[in-house]
This record gives sequence, C-alpha cells and structure tokens, in this order.
Amino acid sequence: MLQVPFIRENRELTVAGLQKKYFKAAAETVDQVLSLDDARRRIQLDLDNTLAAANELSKQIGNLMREGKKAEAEVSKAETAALKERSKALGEELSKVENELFEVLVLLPNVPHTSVPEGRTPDDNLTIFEHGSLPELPENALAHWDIIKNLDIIDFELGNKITGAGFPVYKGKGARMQRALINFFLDEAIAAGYYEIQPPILINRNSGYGTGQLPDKDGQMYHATEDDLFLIPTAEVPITNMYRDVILTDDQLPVRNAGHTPCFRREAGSWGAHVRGLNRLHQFDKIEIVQIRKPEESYIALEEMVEHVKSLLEKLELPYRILHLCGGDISFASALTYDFEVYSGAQKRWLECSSVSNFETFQSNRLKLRYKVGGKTQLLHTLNGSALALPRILAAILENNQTPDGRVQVPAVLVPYCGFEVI
RNA sequence: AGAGAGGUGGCAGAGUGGUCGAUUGCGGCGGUCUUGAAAACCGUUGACUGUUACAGGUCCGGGGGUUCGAAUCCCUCCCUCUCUACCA
Repeated sequence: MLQVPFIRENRELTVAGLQKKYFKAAAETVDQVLSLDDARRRIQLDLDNTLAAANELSKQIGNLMREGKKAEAEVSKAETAALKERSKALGEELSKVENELFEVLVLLPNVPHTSVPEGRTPDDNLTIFEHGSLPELPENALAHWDIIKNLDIIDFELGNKITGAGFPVYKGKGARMQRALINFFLDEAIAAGYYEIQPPILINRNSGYGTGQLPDKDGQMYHATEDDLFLIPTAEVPITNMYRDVILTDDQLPVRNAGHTPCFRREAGSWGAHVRGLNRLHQFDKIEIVQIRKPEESYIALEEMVEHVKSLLEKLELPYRILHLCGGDISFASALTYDFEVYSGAQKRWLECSSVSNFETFQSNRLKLRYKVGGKTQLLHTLNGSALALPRILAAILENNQTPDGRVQVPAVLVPYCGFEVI
C-alpha cells in the first residue's frame, strides 16, 4: 500500500507511475486520495479538540468530587453531554472517511521504479540477459508429459483420482528428483547466506492482508472456511509475515530468509491447451528467498538475488533468459520485477520459473515493518524471489536432457542428491 | 475437547475507577570516574498521529459496553500457560 505522505509529496510522480501500470483514472484517483486525506485530517483535528475539552472537564470533575463540591460537579457533568455527543458524531464521520480512504488506497498498485520499461503486455517485456544455447533436439523429441508417462515417474491420473486436476503424484525417481531439487536449492540458498525457515502453509487473514493477497485476491487461494485459514500460494506470505508489526534493530539487518513449501493456487479460469503437464499446477513445490533491507540497499539486494537465481540455473545447465517486466506486466505490489524463463526444448517454449521483485515499502507499509534510523522509525524494503519453482525446472530438465533411448540424463549437480545418473 | 490461570512498554513485573502512558528491575543509549574497561553513580529510554516548534489526541490482546472519567468494572472474540482427555 502506498503511503499517503508519499503521494502528497510526489503527486505527479505517483500519477505517472500508476499510468505506467495502466491503472485507470490515475490522476482522478490520486486526487481523490488527497482530498479524502484532507477531510480526514480536518475531522481528526476537530475530534482531538473535542476530546481535549472533555478530558479537561473530566479532570475538573475529579477535583471537585475530591473537594466535596458535589453540586458543582453535577453542573460540569451536564456540560460533558454535548461534548460526548459531538465526539461520537465526529468519530463516526472520521471512521467513515478513513474507510473510504483505505478502500481507494488499497486499489492503488505500487509505483514502478524509473527503470521499468514502458509497455502493456508480456510482449513489451525487455529481455536483458540470455544464457546457454538452446538444445538441439531431434524431430521426434518428446514433450515432458510424454516422458513422464513413459518413465512412469509422475502420475496425473492418480492425482486426479485422489484430489483432482493439477495435483500430480510423483513416484519413484520422479519423487526422488523432487527431493533432490528441494535439497539442492535449499543448500545453495544457505551457502549464499540465507537462513532456513519452515513456515506454516496455512495462513490467517491478517497475513494474507499483510502481503497483499487479501482483500481482493482471495479467489486465488484455497480457503479452509471452517477455520478461516488459507493455503499459501507462496512461502513469501508466511515468511514475510513473520515480520508483521516488527521494528528491527540494526544488528538484525539485513534479513535473508529461505524456505521450501508446497504452494497452492486455484488458478481459477486460467486453464487452457498450453498448460499441459507440469506447466501449470494447483499444487507445486517452491523454494523462496526473502530479503528485508534498508531502503538504500534494496536494489543491491535485488541484484544479489538475481545472481543467486542465475547461478542455480547455470549449475543445472539449463538455458534461460531474464526479462525486465514492463509496467503493464509487473505485479500489483512490485516496483521492479525480473522474470526468469527456462527453455523447454521439446515444447520449444520459454517457461517462467522465477520471479524476483523489489516491493520497496509497498508491503512493509501494510506490515508495519520498520527499523530505527536516527531515533525515528522508517519503513524497510521487502524483496522476494523464487529460487526456484520446481515443476517447470523439472519439465525443462526432462525435455532438454532426454536421450535417444527414451531416458533422461540427470544434471551432474543433482546426481549426489538423487543417487542416480539416469532416469 | 474439559477445568483452572493469565494476556501491561525490548524483556521481567507492579498497578483493581480520577495528575497512570503507566511504579520498579534488567537491557539499551548518554555522561561522571578510569590510561582503557568493569564496577559504582547521575541522566535518558514505547508506538502512532499532529505542529515550524510547543500543545493536543490515540494506544495496557482485538472488538463492543457502563461511567463525567477505565489498564482497572461488564459483554464478546482471539491467544498463551498449567492440569486432564486425545493424538502423529
């Protein structure tokens, strides 16, 4: 959520930023925020003065009572009635205006970083880095869903039976590969200085609100209605919410956390022909890295995270590219996002396998995640990235490393983790 | 799940209707002393809002109520601890 003082001091910049994200009626909405905030402040001042008068009167009544001047006290008591009525009315007016302000404010996306490219659709994203040559597979190369079936390592029908579409069962070497990838990614994160976290995968409303999934994106999460808890769409939610309402001290910074969790996404209405196999699932595993940094360091941290993800893909010997997302494609809360796409040789498609973002103060403002600088509290910056999401990495490994005899060569770096060289 | 106890500032822990935003201890910060450090002593030390600055306002788990006035009384929800039951 954007900070009102920021909007007030940077009206033009805010409007331009929102327009870059193709937010409709940016100028009108920003002005609405400012006028609601003006009203809020006016009412607040009025209310404060009313309360101050009432407090003063109460104090006097207390003194009169102590001195035994009962009659005078009764007179003062009568006076408080009008003040009470007034403060009640002002209080109601205030919360009404505050709610209106909040409702407009939560609809505003983050202002993108100045380097974010102009553009409306994924086609406008800038490819800023490419690594590895595309695999030259024979004409009869199989897509991963066929490889999976032939080798019997992942079973979609079985998952269908147990749960439903998008919940595959990993079996035998398929399950071992999953475990190998999880351990590999976590070990790499720890080696890079991250602190391992195993968070809950059900979260409450406050947490969903803190990272921005709620109030409006609740349709994307599975909801356990009996207890009003949500299955996490990403480990970012619990790991970042550990710091909700926290004021960090210098010696606790920077925060570098990493965690593996299953992730659950309803993906309502987004299924189609191009999402076969592992390309899109309702449940998948992901290792997430989260950083909390001082504002002046956050873009250095973002580059650090990018380098980490690059090293993972390079160790797995997968061709990939990095996209600098354009204003129209960047997520609601993000100021700057790099997407990593891995090349899946048989599908001949780039598959998104990581998204690394700096949210600046957008999340911390909601979380009330702060630190002290020169005696004053200030919002911190939050960042996160996938390092990495498993299914599409597995899809690319299966497709790119398939052998003429229908098997799959395991990337060397994973062999110690899974205990076999060939699937 | 049942019974009991309890949720107060970074932590510990007072406070049961009126100078309580909150005694005190620890911790933190600043100072005196010391070659330096420790000890001792003195001072300082919550958050939010607001003002040029002061003032003012709000916050004692969340929400609601009683009262001129609530950390303190009432209702409600949440959470923690102890015991019992159950259980990977």
